[in-house]
This record gives sequence, structure tokens and C-alpha cells, in this order.
Amino acid sequence: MSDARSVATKRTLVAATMQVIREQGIGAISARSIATAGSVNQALVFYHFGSVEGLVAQACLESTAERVALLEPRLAAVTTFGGLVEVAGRLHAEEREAGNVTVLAQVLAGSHANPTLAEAVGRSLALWNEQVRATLQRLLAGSPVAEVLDADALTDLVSATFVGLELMEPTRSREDVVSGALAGIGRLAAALDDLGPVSRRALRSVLRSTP
Amino acid sequence: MSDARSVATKRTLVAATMQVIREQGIGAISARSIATAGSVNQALVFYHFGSVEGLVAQACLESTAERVALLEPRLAAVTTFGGLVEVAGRLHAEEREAGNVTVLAQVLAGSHANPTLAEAVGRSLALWNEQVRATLQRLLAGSPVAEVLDADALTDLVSATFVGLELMEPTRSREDVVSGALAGIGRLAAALDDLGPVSRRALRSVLRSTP
DNA sequence: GTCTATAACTAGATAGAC
DNA sequence: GTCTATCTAGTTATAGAC
Repeated sequence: MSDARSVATKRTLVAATMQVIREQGIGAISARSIATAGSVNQALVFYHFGSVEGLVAQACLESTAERVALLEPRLAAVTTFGGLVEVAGRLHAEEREAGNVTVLAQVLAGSHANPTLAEAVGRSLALWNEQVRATLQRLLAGSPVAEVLDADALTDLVSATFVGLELMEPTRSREDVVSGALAGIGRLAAALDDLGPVSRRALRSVLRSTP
Repeated sequence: MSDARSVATKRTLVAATMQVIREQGIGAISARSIATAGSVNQALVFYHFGSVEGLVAQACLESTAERVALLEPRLAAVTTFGGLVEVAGRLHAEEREAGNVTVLAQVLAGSHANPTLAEAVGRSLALWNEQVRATLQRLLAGSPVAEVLDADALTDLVSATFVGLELMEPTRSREDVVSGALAGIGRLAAALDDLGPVSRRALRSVLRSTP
């Protein structure tokens, strides 16, 4: 019974940590702000996680794992670049509610010169990148784009864009700019998907010869 | 005389602030850490800037203005998408030394739920976006891509990518991933630049009809 | 496991000497 | 303008009661 209670408390603390980071940013994190958000005692942070850093690391990891698990089946079902951009658009829309990427972005910023957080962020990013890379690898196979971009490079670019996008979200005056941009990218991707065999060969040879 | 000394002290404080943010992140910022980095007295932060926040805001703004001023003539000389990606690649390489985008990214993260910093970040981002948008507007005029993307949307995407890229820089194991990705994007852009009039018209009509 | 109390420290900010 | 000294408030972390 005491074990079940312990688990519940840990859960509360992790959830409260995510909430504080989402609503006030990593700069507002302290054992007290977390305890207040979760309506628990401040000392429990240290009893269960050893330190505030340890709790933040755990929260970052769980927040990311949660989102990646939800996304995994959807990415597995993607068969075209257009479909991938569509999933990206939905993910961005869902972020307003869940804020998992925001948590990752904030902890990423806080991990500068902080080995403990850096380790947690590294593992969180790896969870994302695994999924994105696998999807891109699948889509790139047989695509002319593979002539100039490998999955690793594209993955890094895609992850960075998403992190930057969510970090800048609060600064945006118009909120439809991102969806507009994603729609445009989606149409470019769709055009690429729908290329006939002749244009496909032509594009491939152009990309191959471009210095 | 006392005025010249005052200006020198302000400069020292602003430079020290940038240095602490670059080397230790926004989380390590305090009147004392800044004063130590600049070898000046801690109380001077409040005498010259009123508060730590005020100093950080000023540093963010100056750091950005400095970089944007250096970039402006180079962007003005860009005439192709390939050229734009090339400038972006150089900018990324120079960041390792200067770290101006890193400062912006860190203050951006710290501006979450902080009106003072948010205002400074907003103005800093505007400085960047002005230049990027003007360049993209020029390049998009007459390009088939304009069928699906306007300069505003693309600017937001480009800025977000750059901020995310610099924020993730310390986490990258291999350091040539970004340059590889930029090289690939550059070849795609070059292919777009070199399109003949026939392919150009064909692409335009495809993009216009893509839903 | 959880709570109270507290030690040890660091933060922002200011008054007053120089 | 700059420095020392200091106040206040908030921080991590732990001992010990429950």
C-alpha cells in the first residue's frame, strides 16, 4: 500500500514539474514551485528524486516518451512526404494542449552547461530522432531527394525546426503563420510525391549533377 | 570624463552578460555571475540597468543587432535560393565563434512568462525577420514556389529552424550533420534556381493545381 | 512516506561611504 | 560612478517528529 502511494506521489511530482515548465518555463522551476503546483510537500522532491535536477530530467524523459509513443503508430502509417507533413501539422496543433515539445525545448535550453539535464535531453531527443529517422529512411528510399540528403541530416533539420517552432510559439502575433507554412510545405511535398516516372528520372539526374 | 567611464562600464556589463549566456546559459545569469565575468562590482548592474532583466534585455538586443548588421549586406547580395542557403551555412559556421543566435535562443527560452524579456526577444526576432523576409520576398517574386508559400510563412520557418539548430548544437555528437544537411538543401535550391523556362512553367502549374 | 523545522547558501536590490 | 555592507526573500537540502 505504501508502495502504491509512493508511486502516486512520484507521478504527481512529475506531472507538476511538466506543468510548471509549460506554464512558467524552466526558469521558474524550484522544489517549492513544483510542490505548490502539485499540492505536495517540498521535501518529497528530494526524498523521491534526490534533487530538483533529477526530477526535471525524469519529467523531460517521460513527457517525451509519452508523446513519441502516441506518434509512433501514426508515423508508421505514413507513406508519402505529403502525409508526413500532415502528421507534423497535427502534432503542432496538439502541442497547444499537451506541450510536450515545449517541455523538451525548455529543458534543452536549461541543459546548457548542465551535464545531468544534458544527458536526459540527449536521451529524449534520441527517442524523437529514432522515429523521425526511421520514417524518413523509408520515404527517402527510391526518392530522387536521396541523391542530396540522407535520413540523418534531414532528421536533425526536422527536429531542430520543431523545437524552434514551439519555443517561438508564445512570441507569434498571428497564430496561423505556422499552419500556413506547413500547408505550403505540404503542397511542395505532395507535388514531389505525385511526380511521374519521367519527371522523377529527370529530377534525379539534375540532383546528381548539381555540384 | 565620468560619462566616458560610464559608457565603458555599460559596455563591459553587456559583453559580460553575453559571455555568461553563451558559456553557461540563461540559467546561470545573475548580477553576481555577470559582475564576476566582467570583473566589475555587482551593484553596478542595478545602477546602470535597473535590474538583471533590464541588462539581459539590452544584451539580447545588442547581440542580435550586431549580427544582423553584419549579415545585412550579405543578404542584400543574394540573388538565388542556392546563394541564400550558402549564406546560411556560413552564418552557422560563424556562430561557433560569435554565438549571437545562441544568446537569442537562450533569452527566448527564458522569456517564457516574462514580459520584460519577451519584449526584448520580440524586437530582436523582428530585426532578424525583417532581413530574412526582405530577401525571401525578392527571391520568391517570379518563383514557382510563390504559388504555395509566402515570404511571411517561410521567414517564420527559417528563423525557427536556425534558433532550434543553435539550441541543439551542444547536444550534437557529430558536428558535420548540420553542414551536410545545409549542403543537401543547397543542392535542392540550386536545382530550383537552374530550372529552364519550360520546367518552370510546368512546376508552377503543378503547384497551382495541388490541393 | 510524509511533515515540520531549520541550516547553509544565493539571489535581487539598496543605503551610504568614498 | 563605484565600492562595501547589508537587508530581505527565496533556494537546496537534511534531520527528526510523526
